[in-house]
Amino acid sequence: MPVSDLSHAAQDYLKLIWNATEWSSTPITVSVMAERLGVRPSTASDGIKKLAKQGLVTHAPYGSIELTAEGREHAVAMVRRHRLLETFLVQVLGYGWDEVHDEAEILEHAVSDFLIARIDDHLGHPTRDPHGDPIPSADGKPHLPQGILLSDAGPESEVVITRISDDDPEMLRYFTELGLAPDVRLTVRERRPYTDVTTIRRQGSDHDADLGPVAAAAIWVVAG
Amino acid sequence: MPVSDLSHAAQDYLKLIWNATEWSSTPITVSVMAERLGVRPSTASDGIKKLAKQGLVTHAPYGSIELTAEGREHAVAMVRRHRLLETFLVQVLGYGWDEVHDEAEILEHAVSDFLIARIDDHLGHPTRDPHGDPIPSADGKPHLPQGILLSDAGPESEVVITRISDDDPEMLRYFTELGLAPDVRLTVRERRPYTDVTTIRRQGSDHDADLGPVAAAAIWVVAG
DNA sequence: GCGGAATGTTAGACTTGCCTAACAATTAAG
DNA sequence: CTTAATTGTTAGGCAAGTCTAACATTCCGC
Ligand SMILES: [Mn+2]
Ligand SMILES: [Mn+2]
Ligand SMILES: [Mn+2]
Ligand SMILES: [Mn+2]
Repeated sequence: MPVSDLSHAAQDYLKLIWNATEWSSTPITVSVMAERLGVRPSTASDGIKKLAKQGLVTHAPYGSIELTAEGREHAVAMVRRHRLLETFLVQVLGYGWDEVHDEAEILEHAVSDFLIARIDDHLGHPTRDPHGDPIPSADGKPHLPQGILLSDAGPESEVVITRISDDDPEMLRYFTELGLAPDVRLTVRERRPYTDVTTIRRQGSDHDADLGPVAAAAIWVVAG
Repeated sequence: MPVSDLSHAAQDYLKLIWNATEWSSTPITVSVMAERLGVRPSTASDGIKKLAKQGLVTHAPYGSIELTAEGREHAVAMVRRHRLLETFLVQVLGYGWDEVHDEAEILEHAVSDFLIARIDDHLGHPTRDPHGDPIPSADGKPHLPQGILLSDAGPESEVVITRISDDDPEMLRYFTELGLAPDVRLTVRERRPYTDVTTIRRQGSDHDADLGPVAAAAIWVVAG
């Protein structure tokens, strides 16, 4: 069964479960899902039960939520759609990287596999979206995200940004002002333990910038 | 209220009513609507009743179906979306003109006004879609379709194709083979009354082609 | 103008996705 | 270890959109 046969809701549920485990190993819970999806916990609980009945997730009452192989396939297909659409909107239609997430969140349910293939061709088979997230390939190949949170990077380390969470458009605009984006190189100058401020300097910049804990936890980096 | 606040169904109903009166003056009926929408007459009847309750159409039981000013506004907005999307898919993503209708039929409900504006900009504010249908402008200005059915054109007349119905992808592929498309100039050679065959010659072509009544009724032309 | 055919409407049911309210289970604090 | 807070589930309801079956109206041929 193709992913497009699932309801919009089911598509979003699966994608969310998958996303939750991409950059973090803490398992997803019903209440977190409800909050992310903007529905009540009872709704999310119900939805998960239905997915379990369809064999797309495993879940016993009060138990953990895990994708089955089939559920994961569909989830990856949705992630691919989402990220290709974001990339297309930025590269072809001149969207800002802070404007694409909500649009893609809707479009991902409406596009055909044919259209996704055309977009992929037109873009030359990109491997990362505007926020640095890896784009799964058409065959659903596992892709290997890497990097650690900037807030976990040691002081005086030289790092390259690999990924910035697209959860909060406001924050993305702030990062634009600071010149922070995927592939930007920076030096972690200092981490003040109690105030939890991370001081960084962008390569080529002549001054430091301070990031609060929320901002520093939205940026992933690799040593570089 | 923006058109995007209406349900998908309401959007399609309004668009269909508007489309039905664009190139023909015979009023739309419940059964025709049901057939075009792929639902049962009872469903269409119900849907129309709901639209009437919202003030988007006027309709008394067993009476005629007419758009109100507000309903027409929404309908035109949907037609604009549909035709801009078709144009975009052909010009930017290399779709064939026979492939765009079904895709646009879905996408039209998912795109934001912002995305439509971007597409319009990117295309340079096109005025006709790939089938020759006029694209309503952003302010919902009435646009003026013109032309008569090729099946109504007199023999030995020189005409230019203005529009080809996109209802049937199969027929569009046939027209592609014959080299028939909007803006193509042709001569009507003969109309055989009983068999209802229209013989045409494309300008620059060295042979005639015969069109059956269905094909000739899918093409609109103006004297040229 | 009548009567049957075609067309349109209503009634009742089902599905999906959402809600609130009440309840159950788990977890965390003391 | 016990209890209180948190988290998750169930029950019951609602709205939208679809269906089938039964019924009403209109149209058309004679
Ligand atoms: Mn979505
Ligand atoms: Mn992204
Ligand atoms: Mn079309
Ligand atoms: Mn549609």
